[in-house]
Amino acid sequence: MITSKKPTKALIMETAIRLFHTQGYNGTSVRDIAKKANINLANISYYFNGKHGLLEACLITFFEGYVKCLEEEISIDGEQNPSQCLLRSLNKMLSYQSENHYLSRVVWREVSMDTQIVREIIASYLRKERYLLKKVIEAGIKMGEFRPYPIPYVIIQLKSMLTMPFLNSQHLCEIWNIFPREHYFVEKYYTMLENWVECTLMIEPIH
Amino acid sequence: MITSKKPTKALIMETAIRLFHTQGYNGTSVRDIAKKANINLANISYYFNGKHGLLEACLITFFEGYVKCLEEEISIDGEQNPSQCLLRSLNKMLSYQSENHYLSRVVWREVSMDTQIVREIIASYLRKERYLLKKVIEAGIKMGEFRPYPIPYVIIQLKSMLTMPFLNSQHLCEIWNIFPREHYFVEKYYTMLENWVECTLMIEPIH
Amino acid sequence: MITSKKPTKALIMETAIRLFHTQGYNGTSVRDIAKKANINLANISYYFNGKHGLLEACLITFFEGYVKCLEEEISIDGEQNPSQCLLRSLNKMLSYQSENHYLSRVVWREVSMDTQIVREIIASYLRKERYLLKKVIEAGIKMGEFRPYPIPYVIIQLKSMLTMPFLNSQHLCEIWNIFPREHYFVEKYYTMLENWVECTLMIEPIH
Amino acid sequence: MITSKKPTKALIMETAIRLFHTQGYNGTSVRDIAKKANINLANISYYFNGKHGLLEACLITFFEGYVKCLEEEISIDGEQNPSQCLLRSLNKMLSYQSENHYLSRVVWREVSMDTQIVREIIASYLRKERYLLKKVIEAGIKMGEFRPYPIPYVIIQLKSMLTMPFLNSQHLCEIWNIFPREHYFVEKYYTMLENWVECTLMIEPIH
DNA sequence: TATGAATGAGACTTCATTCAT
DNA sequence: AATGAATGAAGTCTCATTCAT
Repeated sequence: MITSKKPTKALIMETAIRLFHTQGYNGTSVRDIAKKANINLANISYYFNGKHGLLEACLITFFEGYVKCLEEEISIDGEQNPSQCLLRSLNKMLSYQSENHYLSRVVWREVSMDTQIVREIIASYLRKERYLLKKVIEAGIKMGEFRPYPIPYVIIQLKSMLTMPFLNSQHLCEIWNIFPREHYFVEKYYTMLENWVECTLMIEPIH
Repeated sequence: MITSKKPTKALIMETAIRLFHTQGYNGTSVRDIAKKANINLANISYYFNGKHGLLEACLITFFEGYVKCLEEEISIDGEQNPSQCLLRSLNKMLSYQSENHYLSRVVWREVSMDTQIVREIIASYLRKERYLLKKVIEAGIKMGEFRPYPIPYVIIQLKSMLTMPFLNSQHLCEIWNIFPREHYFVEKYYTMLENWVECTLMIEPIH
Repeated sequence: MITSKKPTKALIMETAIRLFHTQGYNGTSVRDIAKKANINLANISYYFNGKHGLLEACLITFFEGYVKCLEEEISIDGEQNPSQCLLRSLNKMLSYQSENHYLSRVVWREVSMDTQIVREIIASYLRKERYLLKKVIEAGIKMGEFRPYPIPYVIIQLKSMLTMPFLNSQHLCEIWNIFPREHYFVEKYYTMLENWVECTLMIEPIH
Repeated sequence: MITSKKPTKALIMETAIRLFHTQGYNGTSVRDIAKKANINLANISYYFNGKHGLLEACLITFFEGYVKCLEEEISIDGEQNPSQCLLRSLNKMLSYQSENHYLSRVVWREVSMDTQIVREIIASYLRKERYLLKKVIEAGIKMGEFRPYPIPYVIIQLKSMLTMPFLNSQHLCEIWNIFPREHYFVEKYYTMLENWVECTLMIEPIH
């Protein structure tokens, strides 16, 4: 039998994400992971220095990519063209989460917990996220493109719409027949966000 | 010393919600709960038939109130006055979650998991929610009040904005200085949702 | 079957001492203890808060009794009658160790290790031991009963003779046919210590 | 950078002794040793055929030197000059242990355990030790130099005083400010043993 | 209604060792 | 001679639950 053997470390992580996604971090045992990945239990500690190291790796992996979506679009000319910047960021973040929908769900769920380990890791990422989003919204308001809503409330709304579909993906699938992992979803949902930006956030429509 | 002793059962549930809120269901042990509530371990099994019974109680308690928010507003004259119905429901649901913010967080997080126990309990509630929301949105579209967006996508957006603030409450507190448990938040955030309904969802503004 | 059931906690401790005695603390697993004591594994954590709690209990139990041997004899009239005080203490300590020869061996061995947990527990006992021994020897020297040897060296010699037989008991049994657990040994060995006190420590023999 | 690289095998052994000394054999993992010695884990098995081989090497190394101290002094003219023989042996053994104080502590502690592996290795050494000590004491008694104490008891006393300082070296350091590794200690402590031999063991003082 | 003791299962981690390279 | 990956066994501890009282 030809087994295109994956490097063990990657295999562990992949399997872990799959299981965390369904059962949650605390609901998944390292045994489960080892069995599903068909590797030796001890390898998990060997490669990730214990179960908590797995979660750390998940969080870091996710947020590195997530923050990059924002950085790439906003840093460049965020102050000249806020609405375009914002929309491009949104699009990127949607795609990113869709491509990593298992991981996204795991992360957003664990982030909703108040455990110290999680806090420490994500704190800096969340601060960076705040900084960039605030920057672009502020610029939009100052330039008269965006309505002068209180910024935190705008961002909460935005983030809610951005992340929720991935956190509750299985209900979307089962109840609404919408599949956040598909490219089609990203396109469609993006137009909804576009509408929100144009109608609710912006003062006058683009066209 | 006079101790206004709470009935043990309620005390357990309250403590459990508090702990689930912080550490998650799987991250909380019945020992933790018993110790924090200062009651004997065995009482939990006695009153709730085990740990899983505690979660069941949480879910049911929450969803009974949650669905009622929808039922009360939408069933009555949902077909004559969709936008008003919708807004009143949204307001109620915001208030309800704010008043039960610990419980809300617990529930929305656990609901994001694919465990069988959770599925079985919440299935009927989610179906009822779908039915009612769909009904009011459909009515709005048919009556020309709402734009003809695809209904599922509208509802996803709506639900996202409605629940996310409570799921991630601690970040709102820490990073944005917004406190979802306060009445002030509900008022303010409700006007944001109002804007969304008027600007993005409705064809022409109310005024 | 009538089983004169011992209280579980005492049973665990007894069994633990027996096994630590033979295999050392680190060489003994809680499984071993549970199996030998025929109790459930979890009881060890239940009663002793983990394996290390067992060792703590051993150390404390031993040293409480050990220090008492010194306190009872020396505190009273240590300054009027040093040699008699000393001899009575020695006799008591020999008897005490003989009666608890398993425990003694465990303790003296573990004490020879530099682990933090051990240090913290025994520090105060050793200080008390030092204080009392020093006091009685000093008094003896000042009164002209004892030769003016450097006190620390005297005490080291003394403690060596006092504890070593119990630490290496199995070699005494196998190679020298001497059984430190027997009353006969205590008597005989005590006369040896008496000789040492009279001939080496004291300036002129008692008789 | 020029690193005067030690031969790996010696480096392992040295590191092992250092760690066994502090944490005991069972409390030290081969990982600890490898990390501290900065060598690859597998080398330990390669050179010593497993962890237990390390302990064997320690025991053998130590006892070869230890027994030699006795052999060199006692075999020659043990029967003509017992007291001188004995004293010279004691001096040698003190020096030997002081020079190898880490190893000494390890050995005397492990020897106090009843594990089969240890027994097998040390049995012959202990028998040789018994033979030689017995021989010199017996000769002393027969020649009227030594008092007719029961030989085993004399030897126990002797051995106790000889080994204890090295087994409990850290307490001597911390509590008594005596450092068994220093040459000064050997000198001083030897005079104490001399006193014991002259006053307690011998019938009439040398001078 | 409430309790403390006890339990069996399973959790995570570490261990000493091996093997191909 | 030396290494990094991998392994199976065993380690300690915590879990949710039960039961007699």
